[in-house]
Amino acid sequence: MLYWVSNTIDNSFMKFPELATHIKNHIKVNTHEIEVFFKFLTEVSVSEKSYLITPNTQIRHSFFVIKGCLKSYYTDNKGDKHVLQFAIENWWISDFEAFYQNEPTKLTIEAVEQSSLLAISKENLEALLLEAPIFERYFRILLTNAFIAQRKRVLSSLEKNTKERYLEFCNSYPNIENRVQNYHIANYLGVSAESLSRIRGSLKC
Amino acid sequence: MLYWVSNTIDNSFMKFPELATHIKNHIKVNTHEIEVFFKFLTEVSVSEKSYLITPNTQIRHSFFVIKGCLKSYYTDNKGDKHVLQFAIENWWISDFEAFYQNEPTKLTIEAVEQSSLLAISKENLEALLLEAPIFERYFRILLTNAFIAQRKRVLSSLEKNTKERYLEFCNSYPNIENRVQNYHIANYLGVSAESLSRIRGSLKC
DNA sequence: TTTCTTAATTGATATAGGTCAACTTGATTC
DNA sequence: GAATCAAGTTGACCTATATCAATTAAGAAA
Repeated sequence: MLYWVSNTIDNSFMKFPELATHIKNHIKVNTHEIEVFFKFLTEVSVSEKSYLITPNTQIRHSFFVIKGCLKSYYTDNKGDKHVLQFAIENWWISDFEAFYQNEPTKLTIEAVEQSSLLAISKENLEALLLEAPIFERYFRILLTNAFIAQRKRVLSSLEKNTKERYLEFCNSYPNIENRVQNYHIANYLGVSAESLSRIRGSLKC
Repeated sequence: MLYWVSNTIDNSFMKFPELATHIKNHIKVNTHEIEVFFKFLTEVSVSEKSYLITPNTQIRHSFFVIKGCLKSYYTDNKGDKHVLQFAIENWWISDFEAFYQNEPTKLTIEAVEQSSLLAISKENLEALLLEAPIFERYFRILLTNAFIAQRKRVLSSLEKNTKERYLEFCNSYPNIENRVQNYHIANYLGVSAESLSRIRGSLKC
């Protein structure tokens, strides 16, 4: 199930200190600016295995994870799934290509656990940036970090073997081995579930 | 050889219409703002096979290519090189991780052809963004595009085989097969030069 | 508890691509 | 021109990982 809680005036940042803290960790803002930000947010709740975004739709939101765990993946025409991102507490997740470039979605975003999120629509993001341009900086910094993380992933896929990449993965998503299933991780690493299972076996010895 | 031309008052945007055009293609700016931008730039010229950036240094610039072709790559401890990016006319190139996060460089940036560039230092970028915050938006848009391009590369490495990735590469860097050497492309795709050679052979038939 | 379902493991075999070595081609220098 | 050097190609063989099938384990439902 997927619940969208409509905007209300009690959509205050006091209710969701996680995002306010996240913002303050990245830029200098005052309380008023944070309030402006929250004006543009919607609260969302999803149960395990339900979808936030499905392919070929026009729903274009970006989501901040208050609690829970999600993954975004691409399903190719053979039906194979390729995980682009996991998101746990304090991560943003979206189909960024669709979100930023007004295209139909290509990804699926699925809740791995029951999750609570804050959503911002593309239109609201644009309105926010007009009203409080300080957040241009916030999103630029997030994007920079995401870009660099992605570079590391590209480099890692060029340089390292599967075992090294698995260990690196476990490091960058702490404790995630216990939250998502094996074959999700295999889909993220680009190997078969069987291969990953053998690698995990070899690590236990 | 590497030449840094020091800042002069004739460092005008009239001299380098390429970058001014690039900026105008992404954001609405007036002539004065463009002039401010150019105040912070330095002209750089490099001959073929010379280095703009080498690993483990503190030189932190970002470069806009006026003319020429360059590549950035990581050299691992086995000495293998892994190409992260090629840059041709109107592309920005840097060791973005070092640039944005004030770390020592990890990459090498090497000119594949004699090249003319405009450089902006990290300090100057910060000064520019203070003086003309409109460019927050410019760099955010560039970063967004680079981020999305990188996602596609990750997805491509998960989904496609080498032949498909080679064809995709040729599409995204038009005509580059004739500008850079085969083994550079192999380093970009993460395959051996021999494998790429066989793939090219199979495509001719 | 038993049954049903999904995920994880293990084994056998196939294949893409790696590695190493030899050879060819093309460009540069003498 | 010959000699030299770097890049590209080709062949033989090897290895990591895919694929397919069978089995086991773990959770959920009855």
